[in-house]
Amino acid sequence: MTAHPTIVESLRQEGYRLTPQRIMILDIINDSMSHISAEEIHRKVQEQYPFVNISTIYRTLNLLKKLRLISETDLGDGYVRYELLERERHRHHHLVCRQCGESFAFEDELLKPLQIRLLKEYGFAADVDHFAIFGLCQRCRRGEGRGGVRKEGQHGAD
Amino acid sequence: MTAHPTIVESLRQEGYRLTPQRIMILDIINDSMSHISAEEIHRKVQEQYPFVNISTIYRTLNLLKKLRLISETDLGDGYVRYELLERERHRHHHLVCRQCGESFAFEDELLKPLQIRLLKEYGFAADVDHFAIFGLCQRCRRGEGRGGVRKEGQHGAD
DNA sequence: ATTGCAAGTGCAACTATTTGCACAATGACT
DNA sequence: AGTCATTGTGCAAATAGTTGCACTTGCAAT
Ligand SMILES: [Mn+2]
Ligand SMILES: [Mn+2]
Ligand SMILES: [Zn+2]
Ligand SMILES: [Zn+2]
Repeated sequence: MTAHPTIVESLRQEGYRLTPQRIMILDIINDSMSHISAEEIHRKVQEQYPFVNISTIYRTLNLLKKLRLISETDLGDGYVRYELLERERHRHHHLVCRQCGESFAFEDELLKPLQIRLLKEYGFAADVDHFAIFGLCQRCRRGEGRGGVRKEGQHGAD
Repeated sequence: MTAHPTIVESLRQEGYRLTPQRIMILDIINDSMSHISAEEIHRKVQEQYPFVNISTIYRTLNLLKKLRLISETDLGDGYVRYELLERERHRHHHLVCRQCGESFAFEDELLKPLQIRLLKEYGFAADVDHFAIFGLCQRCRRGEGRGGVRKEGQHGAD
C-alpha cells in the first residue's frame, strides 16, 4: 500500500482519475525492488482483486510511461519491463550481455556528454530516462562464458 | 537480383544453406533504400514467389541479425525495421522525435566516446550497430509542431 | 445525497512475432 | 546422377501486447 503520494497527486493534478486499479498498479511497481513485467503486475493485482483485466494493466503502464513516471525497457529476456523513474536521485541505465544475459547498471553521468552534443549539434533533446545497451560483458569477452545461457520468453510460475 | 555476393558468400562460408527464400529476402533488403519491415519484405517476396510463409521471413531476419549482417531497430512507428549493416563505411544511428515522428540520422562518431568509456570502465563491449534515440526534435521543441502527429501501427496498402 | 457525463474498464477480437512439428530441400560424398 | 543426414520451410497454434465498443465509475457541480 501507499504508492508515493507524490505520484498519486501528480496523477490527479494532471486531471487523471484515481481508480483502484491505477493505485494498485502503482503500489506494486513502487514496492517492486526491480524491473517488473506487465504479466507479473497482473498476477499481483489479481491476488488482491481478481477481476482486473490485463489490458487495464497495459493501458495504465502506457499512461505512466507517457507521463514519465515509469520507464519501459526491453532488457532482452523477452518481456518489456517497467520501473519507477526516480526524478531526482540516482538515475541509471543498464548494460546487458547478449551471451550470459547478465545486466549491469551504470550511472547516467556517462550519457551526459552524448546528450549535450546531441542538443548542441542537432538541437535534439534526447529522452535519457533508462537505456539498455547490449553487448558482451567482461567475463564473456574473456571466454569465461559462465553457465547462464541467454533465455527468451515464456512467463512461468515462479 | 544479386544481393551483395559478399553477404551470400559469408552465409555459405558459415555453413548456412543458400535457399531461394534467403536469397530473395537478402535481395529485397539490399535493394531497399531504407529501413524495411518484415511485412513489407513478405509482400515483396510474395510478388515473386507466393508460397513463402511469414515465419520464414522472421527466421531469416533473426539469422541475419545474429550474424550482424543487418540491423534491427524500433523506429517508433509500430514496426520493427531492418537495414543492411554496412561493415566499413558510413555507419549511422537515428534520432527519433516523439512528437512529429521525424527521424534524423547521426554519425557513429558521436557514440565512440561512450563506447570507449564503457569498455575502459566496465570492460563491456557495446554493440553499437544501429541505435534509435527518442526525444524532441528542434522544431518540435520550438513549438513549431508541424502537422505530422505520431502514428503507431496498422500496415496499410501503400 | 443525487445527477451527469467524460474518462476508465472488461471483454473479445485483433496485431506482430515466435515456436513445435512433420515434411521438403541443400549440399557433401559418392 | 543418386543417397543421406541435416538444415530449413510451411503450417497451425501460441505468445505478448493493442484496440473498438458497450458498460461502469470517478468526481465536479448541484
Ligand atoms: Mn533499471
Ligand atoms: Mn538507419
Ligand atoms: Zn556475459
Ligand atoms: Zn519533431
